[in-house]
Order: sequence, then structure tokens, then C-alpha cells
Amino acid sequence: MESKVCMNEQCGVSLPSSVECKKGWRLRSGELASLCDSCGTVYEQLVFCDTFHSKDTGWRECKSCGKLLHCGCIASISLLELLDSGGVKCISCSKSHGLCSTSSREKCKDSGVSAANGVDEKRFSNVGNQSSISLINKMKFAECCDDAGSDDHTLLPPSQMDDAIETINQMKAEETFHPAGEFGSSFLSFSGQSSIQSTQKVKPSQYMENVHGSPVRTNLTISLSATSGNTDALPTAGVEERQLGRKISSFQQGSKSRHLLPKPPKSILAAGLETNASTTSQIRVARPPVEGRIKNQLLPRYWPRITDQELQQISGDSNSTVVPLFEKVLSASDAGRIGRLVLPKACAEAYFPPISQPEGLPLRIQDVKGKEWVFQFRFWPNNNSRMYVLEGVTPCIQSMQLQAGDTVTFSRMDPEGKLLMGFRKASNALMVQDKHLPSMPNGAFSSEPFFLPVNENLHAVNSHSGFLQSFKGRDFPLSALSKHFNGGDFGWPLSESNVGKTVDGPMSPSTLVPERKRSRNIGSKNKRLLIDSQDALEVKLSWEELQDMLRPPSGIEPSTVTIEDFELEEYEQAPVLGKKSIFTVLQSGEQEQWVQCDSCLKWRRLPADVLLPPKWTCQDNTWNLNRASCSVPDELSPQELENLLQMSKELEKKRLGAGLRSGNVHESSNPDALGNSTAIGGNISEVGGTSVATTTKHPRHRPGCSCIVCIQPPSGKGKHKPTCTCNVCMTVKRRFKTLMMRKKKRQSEREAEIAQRNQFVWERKEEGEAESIGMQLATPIDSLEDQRRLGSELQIISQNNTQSVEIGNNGKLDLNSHPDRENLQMKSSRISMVSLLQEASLPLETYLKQNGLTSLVSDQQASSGSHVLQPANRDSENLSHGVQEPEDGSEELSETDQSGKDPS
DNA sequence: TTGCTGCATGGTT
DNA sequence: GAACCATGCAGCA
Repeated sequence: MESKVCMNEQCGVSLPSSVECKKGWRLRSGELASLCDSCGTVYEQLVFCDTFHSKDTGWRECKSCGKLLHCGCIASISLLELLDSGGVKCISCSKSHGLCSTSSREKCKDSGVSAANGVDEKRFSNVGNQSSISLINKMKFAECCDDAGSDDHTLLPPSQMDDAIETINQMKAEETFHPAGEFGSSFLSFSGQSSIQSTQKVKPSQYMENVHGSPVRTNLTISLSATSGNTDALPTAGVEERQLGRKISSFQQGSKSRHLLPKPPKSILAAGLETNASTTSQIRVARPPVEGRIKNQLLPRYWPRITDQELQQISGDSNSTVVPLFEKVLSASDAGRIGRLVLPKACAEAYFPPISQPEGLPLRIQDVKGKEWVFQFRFWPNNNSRMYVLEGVTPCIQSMQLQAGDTVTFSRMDPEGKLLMGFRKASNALMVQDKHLPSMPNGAFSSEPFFLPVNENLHAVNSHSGFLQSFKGRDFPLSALSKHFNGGDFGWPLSESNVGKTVDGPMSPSTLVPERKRSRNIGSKNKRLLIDSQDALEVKLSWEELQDMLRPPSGIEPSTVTIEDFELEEYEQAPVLGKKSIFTVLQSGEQEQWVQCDSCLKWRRLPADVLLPPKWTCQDNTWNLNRASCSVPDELSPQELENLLQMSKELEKKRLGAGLRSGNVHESSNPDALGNSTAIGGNISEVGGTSVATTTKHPRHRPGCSCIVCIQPPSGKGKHKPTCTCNVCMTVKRRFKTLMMRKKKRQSEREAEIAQRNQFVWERKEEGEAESIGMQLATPIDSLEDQRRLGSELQIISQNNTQSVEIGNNGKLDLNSHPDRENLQMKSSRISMVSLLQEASLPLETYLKQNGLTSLVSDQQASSGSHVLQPANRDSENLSHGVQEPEDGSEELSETDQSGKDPS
């Protein structure tokens, strides 16, 4: 034994020289490397402690017997709460372990706390790591809790824990993982039957590296409930989203903190999209470099995220081992026609042959189809450094049909050392997810079982309005979300910048920049995906659709948790995907929904508040027994059905279009959302006496719901007195006032313009050019004439573009509505101004009537027949009332902006 | 005029 | 502030 002080000068922890347990350090020569528990300094020789420092290691000692307890949950490593009973409780998963028998563990002679020597053999469980080498398989992994129920907590094999730790560390590095305590210095404890006689503290990665001396293909399963295989009892670990709620989940509340971890939506898992947790090798986990020369140097963004399944597909039946090296998200220039793929310097120098001349050398790389490509691997001198590129990649990129945003993965086949090139398509990731597609048959890395690619699809993820819909009307800070759902391989990267971009509508500057510049912004600097807007549209829609289909498990009521002052629903069980339906509203205001039988495909009418299961047939129609058989004819005539479906489809399109330009989070406060919803209402048609519209009504809005959405009466219901000062009335009045002011302003501007033109004409006339000038003055001078002329334009536009949501069936303008700006920007601005002028010239009462706001007019003045059709969703009603207060007066601004675009 | 090459520039980390 | 790297761009064929 020798005494030693931590090599880190700033640490200076004294490593005791003898059995004396001083801070737990003791040095043994000839052992494996380890880290200083205080500073993380790596020692060539094993420095370990017989004792377990519970707070640091995740193990807690039983108060009574000193036995070490651990729940086996990764996140619990730093989240174990010591119970008065002597047991521990995992703050993360809430699993607890009670008192242990004292017979099986000896206490450390030095410190008085227990050591692992003498751990009963029966306390061990086999590692069972299929991909680790034999030595690991021979290891016994201490499962220190033999209490009843402890079987639920099979500890991870070292290799898996290693990866889990690395991943979590990565998340920590990206500030996406916020355990209550520190994790980085944690160690696992395991005893073995090998020459390691006593329980040692060895960081698994080090252990693996030292034992194997070469890259190891590890099983990267992060499933912590490996013995369960029951998705209902999915891992309770910190890396697992414990309760989904509908959009967001949280850990069981700990004593101090609540954690939100990025995770694929449990709904996906619950919907059966997940493979068996116990057999998963499809989980996409970042694999940190396994080779020493680049270890700790490579940015996590380049860590290969390749699944075991993909590895298996590459290696096939051969005995070769595929070592994932690195990956890169293709930038615009990478995927461009130049044919130069910029390689991360660290990767190029670590994994590719060393080159001393800028010309480099040709490099053979085999793609996933087995085709060999020869690229020129070279570098450019750059600022006393080098910039490595692969030249001539265009044919390969095109062959794999890759584009910016897709990911290329580089691997190496050992022992041959052959370089392999795979890819992962960004654009189809969600499609795979949505459509339950299996992996690519050719073994390409394009399968995305249920994870979004980490760097890809940020836009798509952030566009997942449903995901954020829980915060409707609550101004949930994006920062709070992004902080918790950010990056990491557990699937839900968010960053504020991304969110901000997503919130941008099509009219935002970011979307109006030239294509070239946009691609640059999206594809490169910000590491954001170059995703075609239409792709994003589809992605978003699919998520929205998914969101609408989410149903809480039967009989499960959500509990409400508060995170940073925002209430979230939390479900004990994952929600399921319900069947999609079409909501309608009768003239009476009664809502109902239409659902298609999965068996006979007939449409049946159900009460609006019915939450449908994923599968629904006529036999399930307990609400109308007369229609509870597939043999019963359809309730709707073919024409009615066609109308129903057509309207549903069209409105879905509008919703989709509006959704792109509306902020997904601040839906309630976004003027675009107003427009969207109202547009829906304005396009309702009647089907057999029933007005039909799809709805964005969230399943959470059920009868009895008292949220701001649901408490609003449907249009036409409930009268507001003229003196009413509610949000609705005030908003309407304010808008009217704005209209009037703008009208006056425009009139004065127009008069000034006319005077100016007249003066100009007069001057030119004096110069004898009056004739030609007269031609130029074809623009109307008289305001009434102006209106008439534009009115005719309006008609033309209205005829040519039935998609315009500005114009309702009665030709009235919906002031709330914002048309699809990409298509209708110019047209709508014209339409808007004409109509605005017309509207502004009307008395307030008339305006209110024409806009279906008779509820705001006094009883005597209101016309009960002024509005028949009602939007099916209360959101729309609410929004169409203008109940959503702009946060900063943006409402008036937006209207003013519109006026500013008046071409006249 | 077009495409390629090599380097420079500047944004991001 | 340095390193990295995405991309711009001048020069050339």
C-alpha cells in the first residue's frame, strides 16, 4: 500500500495509505484505473474505497443494518431518499426498499459502514449482457436488495449502465438532464468471481475499456425494466418518462425537485409502437467514442446514434464487428452539388488515415448496399489548422437520396478495418414513427423506430403543437419547456431558438428570406434541419392528429402537477390513441361526433363527449342501440357523407395551413390562431340539417371542464349587455374603434394623395403632358369608386380562390382571420381593406350582427337568426369572439399592418 | 457562361 | 479568445 494524494492539484484529496478509511480512498497497485471521486482525476491504478459513499454513488445504507440499497434505477443513483425505516426510496421511480437482514453483510472495520465483501451469493444476479465479452458475463452484479419486490429492479449490466451514464452525461452537458444530485462521479458497484476479490468502485466505461482493450460492441438497451417487458410497467427510471400525462410528464415529485426528461412520447409506446422493452436494440442511443485517442474530444453531436439492430444489419452474418465511429448531419453544402463533405476534424484525424499533404488520399468507403465508393480524403489548411473534406461524395449522396438534414454515419468493420457509410433520413423519421414502419429492408440507417433523430426534425418536433397544447392560454414559458425537453438521445430536442423559429409564421422574416439564405440558416449554422415546409406541414399535422387521438386510459383521471407555476396533467398510466372522429354541431348548438366503424366503415353518430377507443365498431355503439349493428344502414345519405368528409378534409387543410403560421404554444394569444379558428367557423356547411366541421377540440375539454375555452358560451348563446365590459365585448368594441380610426386615417391620407396627384397633374398639364399623365391616373380618385373597383376585384378573387377563409358564405369578412399568407398575402390584403372599409362604414350594431356577434347587441336589437352555423369546437367559438386578449396590443397592430399592405 | 478548386470569411461553440 | 466549420467567392479552366 502506498499513500497518495490526488493528482489534481486543485483537488488534493488525500488518498489514505492504509486500511484507515479516510474519505474512503485506498490505493491498490496493479488494479484497474479509476477516478478520483472528488475531482474525477483518472488514475492509472485503481483507487477505490471499501465503503460506499452513498450520496455519491447512489447507494444508500440501511440505517439499521448498513446494508447497501439501490433501486436499480439509473436516475435514482443520485435520487435515493433514505427512509426512516432504514430503507430507501427512489425519488425518481418511487420504488422503495425496506429493511434488510443484517446477516449478509459485514461492516467496514474502518468506517463502520458496510462493505460488499461477503455479499451473499444469492444476492447476485447474472449480468446477462449479450454483447459483452465473456469476462463480463462471468461477473456477478450485486443486487443488494433482496426484499420482496426487488426483482423489479434488476440492475443494469455494466455495459448498459455505461452507455446510460454516458448518455445522461451528454444530456447533462447539453443541460437537458437535471437530476437532483450529481451523477458524473457516480460509480457502480459490482463484485466478481474473478481476481477482483472485493467490491470495487469502477466506472463501467473504464472497466470495459481496460478489460477489453478494444472497442466493444455494447448492448445499448436503456430499458431499465429489462425483466418486465410490460409496457404498462415501463421503466420507472429517471431516463424514463414516468407518467406521460397527455403531453408532458414528470417524475414523481421528489422532496425538492421535479424533473422533466426528454423522452419519446409514451403515447407512442403505449400505442404499441414500441418493441418489447426487454429485447430492444432499436433504441437510438448516442455512442461515445470508444477509442482512446478521441475519447472526451468528440462533440456529442458526432457520436454515432446507431441502433444495435442497424449494427446487426450491417454486419450481417459475418463475424466482423461493426464499430460505429461518428456521424454527421449533412449541411447544405455537404449535400450540395459541390460534392464536398466537410468532416469533423477530430473524427477525420481519429478514424481516417493520417494525411500530411493537402491532396490527401483516396479512401474506399462501402455504403449500406455494399457498394464501394472512392472519395478523396483531403484537407485544406485553415487558420493554422486543417479542414478535412471528403471530395466526390455527390454520387454517393445522390445514390442514397440524401439531402441536407439527413445524417451520414461512418462505421468501421473490424478486424478488416473497412470503412462503412450509412445514413439516416431525417424526413422520414416521423413518417416511420407515425406509420409504424419497420426498419429499412436494405439495412440503411433510415429506420427510426420511435425516436426522432436527435439533430433532425427539430422543426418538426417543435411544431408539434399538440405536444404543447396543454399550455394553451397559460403562456407557458418556452424556456421552461426547452430546458427540460432539450436534446439528448432520449428523443426530444428543443431549444429556444428552434421554438422561436417554429413559432414564426410564414409571414415572419425567417420565412420570407430567399431560398438560398433560408437553406443556409436552416441547414447549417444552427444545426437545424433543412426540412421542406411541406414536410414540416405533414409532420405537424400528423402530430396534431395524433394529439387529437390521445385518450386517457379508461377510468384514469389525471392528477395535476405544478411545474414552475404551470399546471400540467399527469396520468398514472400512459394514454392511448383513440379513434379519430368528426365533430359537428347542430343548429341547436348541440354537439355530436361522427365516427366510422372499423368493421363496416359506416359512420355513426355519437355524443360529442364520448372518448373513443383506438378501435370502434358498430357493436360498441351503446349510445344508440338501433345503430349498434353493422347491418344497420348508414345514418347519412351518400351526399351528406361526402359533404361531411369533404368539409372535414378541407377544414383540416385550413387548420394545417393556419397552424403553420400560428405559434403552436401561444395558440390562444396568437392572432393567427384567432383567424384560424374563425375560418373554421366560417366554413361550416350544413349536412342534412347539421352543420359540420372538424374540430381541434382537445379531448381534455370535456363536459364540466371549466377552462377558459369551455366556459365560453357558443356563439349566439348568452347575451351580453351593451354595457358589458367582458373581454369579448371589450375586444369587439376596441376593434370597431380601431376600424373607425383607420378609416379616418385612410380617408385623410387618400385626400392628401389626391391633392398631391391633382397638383402633379396640373403641373404636368402645364407642361403639355397632361394627356399621357391622364392615362397614368387610371387609379381611382374617388373613394367610392375605389371601393367599387376593388369590390369587383374582390369578387374575382373570391371566385378564383374558394380557399380564401376571409370570405364567408355570405361574403362577410372575418376580421380575425389571417389567410394563408404564402398564397394569399396580396389578395387578402386587398380583400381585407375593401371589406374593412365597408365594415368600418357600418354602425357598430350592424357590424356585430354581420359578424355573428349578436350576443353583444342588446336583446331588442339582436337578430336571433343572424347566425345559424356554429363552429363545432369551443376553441373556435371562443376565439371567434375575440376573447383572447392580445398580450401587447398586437391585435390592433396586426390590423394596422394589414392596412399598411393595402396596394391602393 | 459554367463548373471546379482552393482559400477566406465569419458565425457558432 | 480560440477552434471549428459552413459557406462564400475569387481565380481559373
